Order: sequence, then C-alpha cells, then structure tokens
Amino acid sequence: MPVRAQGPLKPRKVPRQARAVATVEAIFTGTIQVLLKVGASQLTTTRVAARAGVSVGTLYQYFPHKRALLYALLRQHLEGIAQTMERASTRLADKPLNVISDGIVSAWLEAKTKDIAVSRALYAVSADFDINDLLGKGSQRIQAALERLLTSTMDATFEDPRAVAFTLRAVLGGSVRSVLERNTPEPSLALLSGELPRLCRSYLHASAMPIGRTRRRHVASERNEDLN
Amino acid sequence: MPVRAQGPLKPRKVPRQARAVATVEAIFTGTIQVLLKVGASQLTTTRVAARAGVSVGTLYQYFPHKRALLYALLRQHLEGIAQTMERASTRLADKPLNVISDGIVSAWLEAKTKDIAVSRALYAVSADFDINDLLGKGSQRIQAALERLLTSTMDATFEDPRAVAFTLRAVLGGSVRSVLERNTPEPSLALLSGELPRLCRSYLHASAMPIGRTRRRHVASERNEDLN
DNA sequence: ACCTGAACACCGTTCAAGT
DNA sequence: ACCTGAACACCGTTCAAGT
Repeated sequence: MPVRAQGPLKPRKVPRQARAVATVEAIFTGTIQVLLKVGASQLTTTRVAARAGVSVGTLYQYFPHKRALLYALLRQHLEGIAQTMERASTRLADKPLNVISDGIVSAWLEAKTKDIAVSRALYAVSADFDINDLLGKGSQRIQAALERLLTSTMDATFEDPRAVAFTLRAVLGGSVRSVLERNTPEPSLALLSGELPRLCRSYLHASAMPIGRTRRRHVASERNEDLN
Repeated sequence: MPVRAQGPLKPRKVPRQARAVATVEAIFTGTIQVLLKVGASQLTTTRVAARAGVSVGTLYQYFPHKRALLYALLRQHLEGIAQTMERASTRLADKPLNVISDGIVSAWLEAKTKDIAVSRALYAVSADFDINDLLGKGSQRIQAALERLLTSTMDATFEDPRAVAFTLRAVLGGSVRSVLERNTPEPSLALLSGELPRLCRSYLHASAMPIGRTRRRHVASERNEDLN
C-alpha cells in the first residue's frame, strides 16, 4: 500500500455519536484556524489535530487524507456561495435587465468578500487540481441560476443564454479571485467593484436581442443612459 | 536553523562556467517535465534532480529551496506573457478602439493558450501565496501596456484609463484562468473565446467619452454595429 | 463507536567529501 | 567552481491498543 494514498475524496466515515459530531466540527474549525494562521502551504495534519484538540489518528478516522479534509472544507464554502447566488436569482427574476445585472454583481461581490481572509486561504487550497471537479460542480449551479435569470427578464432575449451565463461566471469569478489573491486586496477590490457593474451591464446589453417597440440601435443606447 | 527555511526567493548563486549553465538549464527543463508528468502537488526536488540528471545537492546549490525554483520558472513564463502583451501594445497603438479591443483579447488568448498544458501546471504553482508579489509585478507591466493603448486611440478618451486597464487585465486574466483550470478546458475555452471580444468591446465603449462629431448616444450604438 | 500516539515511509534541505 | 549522496528533521498516514 502506497504511503501517500490518493483514493476517493469522500469522508471516511460519518460520525454517529454526539461526541463524534463535535470532533468533526472541531477539526473543521481547527483547519480554518490553521489556514488563517500559517496558510495552506504550511498546513499540517498534526497542526490541525493539535488545534482541534484531538490526535492525528482521530483526524484520519474521518478523512482518508489531507486533501479530503480540504476538499470538504472547500465544499462547504462553495455551497454557501452557490446558495447566495441562487437566492439572488429568485429575488431578481423577472426584473429589468439593468436591475438583474447590478444585482448579480453585488451578490457576487458580497458572497466573496464576506470573509476575505477565508476566501483568500481557500483560493490557495483550490489550486490542487484533484479538487477541480468540485469547483466545476459549484460553477454549474451558479451558471444555471444566472441562465434562468437571463431568460426570465422581459427586457431582452438572448441568442445564447448559456454562453452568456458561462462567460459572466468566469469573468466575475476570475476577476474577483485575481484581485483577492493580491497581497493587499482592499484597494484593488474597491477599483474592481466600481468597474464591474458597468462591465456587466454593457456586456449584457451587447448580448441581448431587445424586444421593445423602438428600433434596435436606439434601444441599445437608451439602455445605457442611466449609467452615466 | 529551521529545516524548511523560507528566506529570499532569489537564486542562490549564478552559474559561471559553461557546465554550470547547462546544469541550471537542465534543472529548469526537468522541472517542467516533472510538472507535466505528475503535477505540482507531487513535484519533488529529488524527482526534478533525477530527471535533470544531477544530484539534489546540485539543485540546492542554485536554488535555496523548492519555492525559489518554482518562482524562477514562473518568472520566465510571466516574462514571456508580459512581452507578448507589450508587443501587441506597440503594434495596436493609435488604432481605432474596436481594433485595439479585439487585438488585446486575441493577444491574451494566444499567449495563454500557446501551451495549455504548461499554463495549467503553472497555475497550480502560482497558488503559493509567497509568490504573489511576482504575479503583481507582471500584472503591472501588462496593465501599463493596456493603459498606454487606451490613451493612444483617437476614437475615444477615458475618464479613468487606469481603472479600465486594471479591470481589463483582471477580467481577461481571471476568466481565462478559471477556464484553463477545468478538467477539459478546450470546449469551455472555445465558448469564452467567442464571448470575450464582445464583452471587451462593449465595456470599452461604455467606459469611453467619445470625441466624434456625432451626438453621444448615437455614437455608442454605431460603435457596436459591426459586432452582429 | 470512538480515540490515542508511537511507528514507518517519504520529502526538503544540508554538509563533508570529492573532482 | 562545481558536483555528490548519505544524513537529519519533519510530514502524511497507519494500526495495535485503549475507553
């Protein structure tokens, strides 16, 4: 048997007694604390166990290897973000395109910057390529929510809502990530937050086939007017 | 002295004899090969040394620690990308805004997808947060090139070219990264490549204060017309 | 059912010895 | 000036023994 087993990323066993539930909980919070204190590259199973107040052996009873632990943590985090976006989606359904656009941007920024330190730490974790299918899953949920939103608005129809939703997610997710990964994210984040609403609006308008009474080219510019 | 020294990320010593230059070169190509074969998470100094045909000790004569090696490798790669963008910048200077926009997008896509496998492997490397000032430096060069470009065009002036250039880089860089990190990047990349030109154009037009003879709102829609 | 911690293999890094 | 490889500390993971 190999020393560094790869195996599945699933938890090894589910805690049944109350004591065990508390243990797993302690391991999770311990992991976050270690992550925040020393960063992903210095994160050690021993350190996590010590911080959680259990022995390494206990940790390995619930997680087959370190990556599975980080995977589970990332999963929780992405779950929260996907839910935020889905809630935003139902709240914004049937609204005008500009409202939808601004709502998407602010929901995304809020979700990602609620706890900047944790987001940053988890970006480093997610670099592990074995973990990428997870990111893919979360992305798909978010993308589906965005797509529903685009087809719900009465302002416009989109030729390829899937492509637009996909691009929107990649652009929002990627740009915010690239900013949060900087050493001092705050000023850059402020800059980006100021620009993204305009970027998102103009992209959506450029992608829409408007269904108003006005002629096409005039509608396009009318849509933009309250931006300035 | 700590076992896992952090220290500066600089190379430890510069090779003086021809033999030594060849050694360092072999270490670099060995690193890329190992990276492509087993990925960043399994990359080992011993493995790299073996692949390069030298002993570990030799490796550590030129690089104070593993991170310094990866840092140097990433540096070379980013250097190439920054140069590509700077060349594109001089080539596109003074051109109409639409030409500039399309040129930026295609230069970026070309630079990042020239060797997708290497780009992917290096994304995983760059997750190490200690390395982020490097990414910051490369970004600044690219951002400066974009900013020059925006102020060079006679089609339009920008109220805050710095903010626009910054956003452009974050959006292009982030979205392409998020796509290349997927398990099978090709189809997603095709999708994104189809959308980014329109996104970039519409964002630039929405950010520009046009200086033509026509009235503002008409100019805005005219700019978009050859997109459809 | 859950927990412990010594034990083992492997990895990063060093350094005395070689050309 | 450059290279080697055994040696050392530390990390991931296991497993026999405990409650």
